[in-house]
Amino acid sequence: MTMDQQTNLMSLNMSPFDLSPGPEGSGSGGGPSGASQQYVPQGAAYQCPPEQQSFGYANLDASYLFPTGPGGEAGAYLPAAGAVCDQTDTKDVIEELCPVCGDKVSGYHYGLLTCESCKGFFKRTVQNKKVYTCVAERACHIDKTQRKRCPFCRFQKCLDVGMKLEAVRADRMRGGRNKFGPMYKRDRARKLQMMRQRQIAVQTLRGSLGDGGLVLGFGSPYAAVPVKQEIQIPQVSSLTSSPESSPGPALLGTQPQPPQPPPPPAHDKWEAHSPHSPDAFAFDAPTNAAATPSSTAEPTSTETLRVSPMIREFVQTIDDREWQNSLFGLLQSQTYNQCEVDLFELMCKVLDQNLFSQVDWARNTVFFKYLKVDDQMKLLQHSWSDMLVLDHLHQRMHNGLPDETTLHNGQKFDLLCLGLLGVPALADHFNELQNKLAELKFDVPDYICVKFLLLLNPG
DNA sequence: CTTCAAGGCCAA
DNA sequence: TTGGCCTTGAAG
Repeated sequence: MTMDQQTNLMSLNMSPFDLSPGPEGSGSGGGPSGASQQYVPQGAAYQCPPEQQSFGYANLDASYLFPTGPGGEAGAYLPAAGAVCDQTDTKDVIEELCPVCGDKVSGYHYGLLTCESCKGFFKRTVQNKKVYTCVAERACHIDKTQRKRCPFCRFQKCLDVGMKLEAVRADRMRGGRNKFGPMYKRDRARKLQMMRQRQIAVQTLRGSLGDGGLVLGFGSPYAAVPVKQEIQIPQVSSLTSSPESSPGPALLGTQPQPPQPPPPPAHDKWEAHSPHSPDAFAFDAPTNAAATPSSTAEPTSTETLRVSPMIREFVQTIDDREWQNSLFGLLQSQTYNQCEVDLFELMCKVLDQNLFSQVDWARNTVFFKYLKVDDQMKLLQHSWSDMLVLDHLHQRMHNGLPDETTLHNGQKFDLLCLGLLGVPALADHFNELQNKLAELKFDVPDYICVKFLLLLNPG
């Protein structure tokens, strides 16, 4: 990326940050559980005019941004009565891309969100017990334009991503619901919660950057891309859209939580885990770095001896595996079935997600979580960028994160530039800083302490 | 009553 | 055969 691009990035102030109310800005009462449409208008243009790209942030108040309802099912995530809820909340949840062909999702079908065409294809195949053959290597690329070419590979992919044979009824009975209903509901609630947390992150950004400039977020340069596409919820543990995927971090942000038990140690190698191609993201991390696995979440016994219990508690708030999964989950989901993606856009999305995670982390950490929402916002607005850079530095130093990785589609993704928040010119400073920190034996407890200092520093 | 994920229909 | 739209009907 060039500095020009960076300038563009900084100067773009896109409409999602408009304060114009959303289509249901007056609060129709159509909460997330009630306003969904089964069919999106077929003629709907992918690219919305700017004035329609608003997410209706004007509607977000503190209670909406920081829901504190009782835990449990979907209701726990819904705004309290009287809270205004933008319609996009519900609709966006299903406006992802079909995991089979990348077409527009029309709803939950046979276990996960898919498009209408793959739904029909799956149904016909199972109902009619069709047997296909592949004339090639049984590895045909399936996307919206080529999905008709090889039904064998298409059906295989349907199964791979998690479409469920048992959801096709043997008796062909129409209507009603099946056993997957509650699963869909949970998945929807989880995605809503993810979206909400992303909105918090965006709100934070908006506050920190003011109206004049915007670096990342939904209003980033990829606003040229359909806005709904942004709502591709990263699947952390499983890269399919199956609601049966691991519960994900969705619940983490709903309310303050007690310290989590230390997560398992991070991987020795930087790689994403995909059911389709487990090694697709294997990083060529330097072996010396990889040989010192990140034990960030769990200090070694030596460390345990010298760090205070409080710092140990701090260390437990970070989860490098989650950071890694989150990063590569997004890279995977955004490049799956794509011949070539806009790397700049992709970087914006990753940073967007990192910011979201940052807010999520902060809101669940000791001290911070007891602050007033206003104060939380101010602190986050003040510190988010420093913390993102620090996190990246930590990943490089303690987990062997390389400067570059090869994406699923073969493109190279510049992780160093990512760590510099899109300003590659600072690479030298970054490396210099890392060297100095290494000289100082900057370790994981040091990292987490600095992170807390950054977060809690009102100045 | 509304919702929405099943199956069905039929033009392309 | 495909895929967009329609009908159905149990769940809530």
